[in-house]
Amino acid sequence: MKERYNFSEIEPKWQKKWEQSELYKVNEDYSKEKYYVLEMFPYPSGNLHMGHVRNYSIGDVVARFKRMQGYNILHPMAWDAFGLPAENAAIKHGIPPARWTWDNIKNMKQQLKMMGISYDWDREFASCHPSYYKWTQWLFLQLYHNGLAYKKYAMVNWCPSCSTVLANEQVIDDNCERCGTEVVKKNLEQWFFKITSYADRLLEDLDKLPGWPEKVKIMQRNWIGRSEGAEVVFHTEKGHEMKIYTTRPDTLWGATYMVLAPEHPLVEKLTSGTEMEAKVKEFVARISKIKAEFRISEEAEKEGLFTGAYAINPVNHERIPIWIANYVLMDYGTGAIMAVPAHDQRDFEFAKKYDLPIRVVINPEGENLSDESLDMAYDGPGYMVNSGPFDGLSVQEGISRVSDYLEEKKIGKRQVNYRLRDWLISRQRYWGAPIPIVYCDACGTVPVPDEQLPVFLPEQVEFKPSGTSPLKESSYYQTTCPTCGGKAKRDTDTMDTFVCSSWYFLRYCSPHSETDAFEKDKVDYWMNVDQYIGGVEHAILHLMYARFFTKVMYDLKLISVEEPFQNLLTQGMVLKDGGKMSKSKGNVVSPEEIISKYGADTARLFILFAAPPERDLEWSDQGVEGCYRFLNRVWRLVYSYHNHLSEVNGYPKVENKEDKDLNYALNYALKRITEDISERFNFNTAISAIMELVNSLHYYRDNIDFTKQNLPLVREALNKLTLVLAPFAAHLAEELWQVLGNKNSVHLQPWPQYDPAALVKDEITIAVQINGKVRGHITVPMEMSEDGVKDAVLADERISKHVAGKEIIKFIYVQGKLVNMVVK
RNA sequence: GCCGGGGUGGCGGAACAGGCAGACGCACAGGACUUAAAAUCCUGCGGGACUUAACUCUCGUACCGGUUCGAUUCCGGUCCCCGGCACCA
Repeated sequence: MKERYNFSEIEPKWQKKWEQSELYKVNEDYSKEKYYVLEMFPYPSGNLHMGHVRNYSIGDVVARFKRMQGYNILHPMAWDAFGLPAENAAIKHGIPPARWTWDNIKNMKQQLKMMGISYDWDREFASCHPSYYKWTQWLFLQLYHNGLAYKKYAMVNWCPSCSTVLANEQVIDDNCERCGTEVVKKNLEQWFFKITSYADRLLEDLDKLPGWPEKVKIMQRNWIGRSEGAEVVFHTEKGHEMKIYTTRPDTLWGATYMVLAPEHPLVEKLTSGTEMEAKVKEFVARISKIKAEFRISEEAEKEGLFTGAYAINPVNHERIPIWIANYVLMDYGTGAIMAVPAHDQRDFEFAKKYDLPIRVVINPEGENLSDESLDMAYDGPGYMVNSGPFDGLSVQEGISRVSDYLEEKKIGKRQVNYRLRDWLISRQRYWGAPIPIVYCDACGTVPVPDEQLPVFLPEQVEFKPSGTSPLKESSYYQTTCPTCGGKAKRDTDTMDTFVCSSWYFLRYCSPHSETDAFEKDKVDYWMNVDQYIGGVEHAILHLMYARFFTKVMYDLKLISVEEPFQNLLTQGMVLKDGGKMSKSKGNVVSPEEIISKYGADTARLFILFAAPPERDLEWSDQGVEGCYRFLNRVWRLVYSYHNHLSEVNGYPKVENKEDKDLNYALNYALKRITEDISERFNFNTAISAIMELVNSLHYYRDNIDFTKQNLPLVREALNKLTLVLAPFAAHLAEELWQVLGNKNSVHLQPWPQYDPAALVKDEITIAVQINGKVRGHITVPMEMSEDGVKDAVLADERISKHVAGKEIIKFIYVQGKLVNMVVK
């Protein structure tokens, strides 16, 4: 029977037709306003999961909706194809990473096509292809030439058994993810990107992104961790310079001891040859070993050791002891602090434990704290005391005046510090973009010239771990110097995959360019991304790196935008039985299975209907059934009419009450659907509004004598229903659009407007409250005045009985909505 | 510990600028159709009280308090759940 909703027939049919007619192919069209919708491109792990389905369903609704609103839509898809899983698979199954990756891409692309997303597939690329990573390398060199890429020694995680470096994510409880061996720290020379020199702009420009969730902006702000303070130069008794950083220069007079980080270079200078040397060495060795572990233990006990040395406080020339302690970190500030136990809780705890003096230098308004009776540090506002010439100043004023004083006396200066570190991009890994650098004995570090790019990643290598980098073994390693032609060696590291994903959104603008990473006129047309959609797990790293790259490229005049993503939507996770879907839990629902059982339209509709996009979504098989039933209901509704509509012509006249109600339902739905999609991205409520419209149409069909039905109105309603359904159930809407006798694709139609006149009712129902409790309803003419409403309310027997014998103190009328009478 | 987000029926969720709590869907129950089942259609569906019944009353948006004619919504406090950061000087 033709009238059955046969998704397995219509979905592939339309996918093929759309592809043949190049429906979603786009080019720059300066006559139209552009709109760039982007979903975070996937890692080709092998199979689509529900998180992908959710991500792309959201993006597709936005793309289709905006397309119908007349925008020129860029909606592309590509592959974030370098990365560890390919190498792990290679090691485990003996498949070359390239083949594994390309097979996965093929498979996932086929699954994606089953979903019927409106991608312009002509713009597809993969970051592991030389035509892409050539430009990743080129961008590396751009940073290098502009002083933003540099090399320095850094600690990395090293597995002695696998003889390889591990990413932080591969270290589980201090052990190697693969073999369980305890991981050690190793000092290796690594490439860094100087993201810290963009710290201020990355922070400030967050204010220019009203379309980003506050949550993400806060996470980025915390990650950047800007703090304002002062650097103060102390000297040790023996004359070594000892710089410290503090945010509270106003408490300098309260410093009763100093603390160095155990790794601080001064530690050895101060203690070597003294009686403390052995103890200090033992302490430092122990702390650096514990360091990684103590994150796991809940509260790390503060531990320290006196070095035997003393420093002189430059503001009051006091002689104070220098300690080393686990709670001071080498990589923040200067790796050394002055300790003010009266006004810093950490210093306070430490001072209590080791019986160090505590001196109050800030008093809260109207109070006098005493050194002895303090039971915790006071870090609130107040006034300076025991601080020589600065006594009496407020904290705020003190910070400023003491900073001036430090600068005047040349014993310190104002200083801004960041938590943000430079970005370590070297990976001692095979499956990544090779770092385009050559080391020559004669010329030193030599960047590979642009015309010699790409530096190809060799495919014939032994990728099984053998103690050396796969790239070191091959003929790749030995090369000639681009400058002098002499013997040289390549850098054998590859780049962090986050580098590849920091510029991919630009590549979509001119994906096939062989002469440029991206063509400027095209980027100028399309950028920036109007709507970016992806998981909140990328809130910090990916989004920060992409912003950093964008700013660098802006400064290099390669692009004209300073921020890549205008609006950001962070979608919630897809859960099952209250937990994240995972193989180990055995609660994975495969998109492929759902699509083959119910069709892509049902799968997508459900995932959009079950929860608002930002929130986590609980998977429900029964909920999917419900959406499937709904689409069947729509199908039957259209088929029950379509034979009667072929002869129907003309604009609908709406006269009787039933028609007015249906017309109201139609236009009310159009209004809500439009607002829910465009203003709030609340697809769940948009879909419920569509359901209500379908319910109204069913009611009209089943409760009104067929001969009296207004078929032009029905046709109008069915056409508009199909149009609003198009972004959500793309295939079904297309099929029904044709069934209703329309030409051209439903996806090329303009989005239907609602008619405000249809929403004006003759009569309205008003809730009537007495003392705030609803006691009844009255129906009055739309235009009725407040006095008229009052009369009508009091004339209503059921309401007036509550008022009988009482005095009306107050009469409140909320236009068209509600009446509240206060009676006594 | 700090910073975010959130607690509404059996469940997912609605209530958009303080105005009828529970839209829409799921589940469940009853009914219609059917030889039967499925599908479909109709009705009901927060708790309690009262009534033959329509009705009506009452409690109810984590908890306690406040502002207001009126609070899921605003303010103060408490508890719980989720996410991020975690000795950042």
